[in-house]
This record gives sequence, structure tokens and C-alpha cells, in this order.
Amino acid sequence: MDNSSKKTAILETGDRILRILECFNSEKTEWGVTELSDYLGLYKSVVHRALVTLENRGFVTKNPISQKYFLGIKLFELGMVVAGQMNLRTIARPFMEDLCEFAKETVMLMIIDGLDGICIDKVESSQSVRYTTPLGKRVPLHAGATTKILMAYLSEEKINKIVARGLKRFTPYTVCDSSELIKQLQLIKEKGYCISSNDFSLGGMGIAVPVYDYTGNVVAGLSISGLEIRMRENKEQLLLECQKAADRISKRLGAR
Amino acid sequence: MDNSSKKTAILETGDRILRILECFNSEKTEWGVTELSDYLGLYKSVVHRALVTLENRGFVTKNPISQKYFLGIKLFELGMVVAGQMNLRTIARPFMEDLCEFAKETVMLMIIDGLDGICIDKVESSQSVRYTTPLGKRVPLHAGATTKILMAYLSEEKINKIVARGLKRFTPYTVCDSSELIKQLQLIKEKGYCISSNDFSLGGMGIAVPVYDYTGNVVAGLSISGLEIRMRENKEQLLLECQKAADRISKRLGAR
DNA sequence: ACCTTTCGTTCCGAATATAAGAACATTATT
DNA sequence: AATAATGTTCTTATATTCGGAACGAAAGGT
Repeated sequence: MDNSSKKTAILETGDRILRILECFNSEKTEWGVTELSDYLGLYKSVVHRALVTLENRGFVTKNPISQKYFLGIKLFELGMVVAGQMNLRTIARPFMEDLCEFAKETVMLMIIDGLDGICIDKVESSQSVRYTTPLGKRVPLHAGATTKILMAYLSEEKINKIVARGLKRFTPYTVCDSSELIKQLQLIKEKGYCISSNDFSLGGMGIAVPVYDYTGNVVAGLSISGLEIRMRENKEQLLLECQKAADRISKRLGAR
Repeated sequence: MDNSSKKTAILETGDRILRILECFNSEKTEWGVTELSDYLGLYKSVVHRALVTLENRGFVTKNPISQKYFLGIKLFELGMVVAGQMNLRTIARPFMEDLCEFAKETVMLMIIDGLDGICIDKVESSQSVRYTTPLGKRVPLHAGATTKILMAYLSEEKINKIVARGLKRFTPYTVCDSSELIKQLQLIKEKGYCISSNDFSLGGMGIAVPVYDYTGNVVAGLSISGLEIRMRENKEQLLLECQKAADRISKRLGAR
């Protein structure tokens, strides 16, 4: 097990509570006691007491019909506190809206957490067929423009970790060969942008550029994501506008 | 202390972890170890270990400059899972957008959690001076139209609890007298809507109506919130549109 | 530049909260 | 009606956590 981050002894009971919370996601919003205990390899009684503890504080709620538990409103509340403190988000928002207006495609803002990407904001195009992704969703970095632009600026060490974890195939065009992916990433970093299509979702296309903060590090990826068929003819112009928006956001974040 | 909800013994260590998380809000996003231990009446070592546990799982992050802790991205992630499962929200959204378009004022959707209200969605008017409130923020129920409509449909028992907790004054017009408030609430329930101004924020006005689900219970309050000076002349029409929207939402939720 | 205070972090023995496992209660399924 | 599956409760030994002191580093004042 990877305990590299474990400097001090952690509280096992507390950690277990957090691990239980982490089991809930948009694919699986409800868990029963037995299910959870099987999944985590814990005793039923242990999981049950943990869930009661969580329920008493509103972190989970019991569905009285199914008898199962789902995440409570308290987590929405705390999630919104986090959203508020991500001022990258508030700064980026107006620029994203303008960019969406111009491109008529969905605009996304993504950051890295650990070895994954998380979409922290989006402005969806009003087209009936459009690219859409849930906020807060954790996605691997090796497929899709918005994630690849982020991956390209990672340290070699992190890139290797991601590759070592395995490169999941999303479409027939996903780059799952590690050496080819690394070559692609180098090229992306050289050019300072990433245009890719069909590697994350068929028919989809993404144009992504990095956003920098005052330390000069890449803190986010900004992208226009939509349908290849609509975007391919004027991708140069879309790229230009996307870069303009990212530059403005970076400047507002203190990048020189 | 109120232990009515404490059926089974809860995990103290786990509960402490959750209590620590609850200390973070948009007014205070960063806490130091000593501060927190003073605030919660816990030993520094206890709080420190809890924070390390939380940090290891990404629930809090340490600001390397201030040495203090703030909520981590993991909570944004979980918060978004909660947002996704609140399908009241997805159903209500388009109606709220239409209503905002019509009213040119901010439209809010609020639910009850415990003895407080929480705004779970909003569509802000594009006016430069407009009513605005953060998503996920916990507010008392006795002031403001959106909250009072919710309070009006509560059980007598709950209303008494809220009154017993004390009625905070927000403006000179806030109704802080319990018997007058209760009389107001009865009237609101009779009429099925709430129009109030200046009791939560000076110059502000709210028009709020209830939203029902398939069980026939009030599950949310929908409101138009804006400036009194702009709204007062055509409040009847605004109310009508607000009611129409709420009815449509209720119907979509299965209310007859 | 030095002292003082404050704060985050570590350490260790004592104490107690918790895990483990079984048993019970309740609901669904056959 | 019998069986299976799932949520809940109970009890005790033990391993985790607390409590308190001590350490080191930074901040602030003199």
C-alpha cells in the first residue's frame, strides 16, 4: 500500500468514516450497510455505526423506503464553501461565458487533484446537441483535450504514475500506448495547446489551453468542447479565442 | 444537550471529525489548530491528528503559507454528487430560468434542513443591482419571503423550536416578536404565498410560493427576490407567474 | 539581535472508545 | 409458511485514541 503521504499516524476510525464517504459518487448514490461492508472489507456493525454517526450530523441520509444511505445536504453545504473559495472559478467565469457565446460550444475549466482531473466549472452551449459533463466529476487525464493539456505540464514522475496505473480505453481512438502518449504530451507542451478529437468521446472535439497563476505554474485547463463536425473548419479561430480567454484569466490570477 | 436523535452510540472520533468539518463556512474558510481546539473545547493534539487524517484523504488542505487548514477539493466532489441527486433541482431549473427571464429579478429555490433554510439553486437577474445569495448557505427561517413560506408549512412543534432558539434581527423590520410571527405564518399558509419586504435585507422584496412533491408535502420554496422599488407596482403579476412556475414544478414532482 | 509568546507538531503511557463477532429484528423472497 | 437477506443491537477484550507535556519553529515585541 502507498503510505508515502502518511507522516503522522492517522485516526483509523476517522479515516474509515472518510473512506465510507468516498464510496458515494454519481454512479452509485445509495449504499446499503452490507454492500458497503463487503466492498470495504469491514464488519457490518462497524459500517453501521459509522453511518449512524454520519447520519446524526447530516452527512448521510437514510432512504426510509430502501433502507439504504445516500449523501446528505451537509456535504452540499460544505461543497459550496469549497466552490466559493476557489476564486479561480469566480475570476474565470465571465471569460468563460464570453468564450461560450463566441464558440457556441461548451466551455470547461478543469483542475488536477491527485492523478485525476476535476471539472470545476462549465458554461454549456445552448445547442441541443452539445458536450456536457458533470461538475466535480473525477476523470482520468490521458484522454480528452482538457485533461491532456493538464497532463502535459505534469512532472515526469507523475506522468509515469498515471501511465503505470493503466490507460483506460474510452474509444477506438484513445491513445493507450504509453510511449505514444508521452510523445503526444511533449508536443502539446511545446505548442502550448491541445486539440484532440474522438479520444474521449466519439464525435467529440476539444481545444484546450493552460491557465497559469502568479507562481507561473499551470493551475487549470480551459477548453472549448463540442462536436468535431461543427468545430473542425474553424478550429484555428476557436483556439485563438480560447488562448485569449486563458491569457486574461492567467493575468487576473497574477501571472506575468 | 439535545440527544433526541442519538439512538445508538455514535463514534466519538468520527463525530469529532465531522464537527471539525462543520466549523468551515464561507465566513471562515481557514482554521488553525489552536483556534479550532479552543473553539471546540478539544485538545490541540486531538484536533491536529484529526486534521492530518482529513488532509490525507483530501477533505482539508493545509495552506503552506499561513499553516492553517481549509476545506479540500474532495468536499466539492461530494457536494456535486449531492447536487446531482437532488432532482428537484434539475426539474426546477428550466422553470426558474423562464421565471427569471420574465421577472428580471433573481429566482431562488430553497429547502429546509433541520431548522434552517438552504438555497439549493438560483438564477440571478442580469440587472446590475440584484438580489444575490450564495448557494448552500444556511439561513434562519423567520426572515425573508423564501424562508417564511417554508416555515409556514412546518409543524407547530418545529415552529416553536425555531422561536425558542431566538429570532435574530436583520433589519428594523424583521419580525422578532414570536406571537406576531406565528400570526403572520398562519396568514401565509392560508393564502398560500408570502410577499414580504425589508425584513431580511433593506430595500429587498420577496415573493415566495411552496413547491409540493408526490406525497403532498411542501418540499421547497420558490421565490422571486429583488428590489422593492422595482417589484412593488406589479407584484400581483409576479406572484401569478411564480405560482404558475411552482405548480408546474410540483406537477413534475408528482403532486396532484 | 534577543527575548517572549504563539502556534503547529510529536511523543508516550493510561484509559476508554471501538472492533469483532454473534445474535436479534425486520423485511423481502420463495 | 419457511427461508434468506439485510439492518440493528449487544458485549467484552484489546488496540486505538486521548490527555498532557514537551519540542521546534515562526512571529512579534522590545
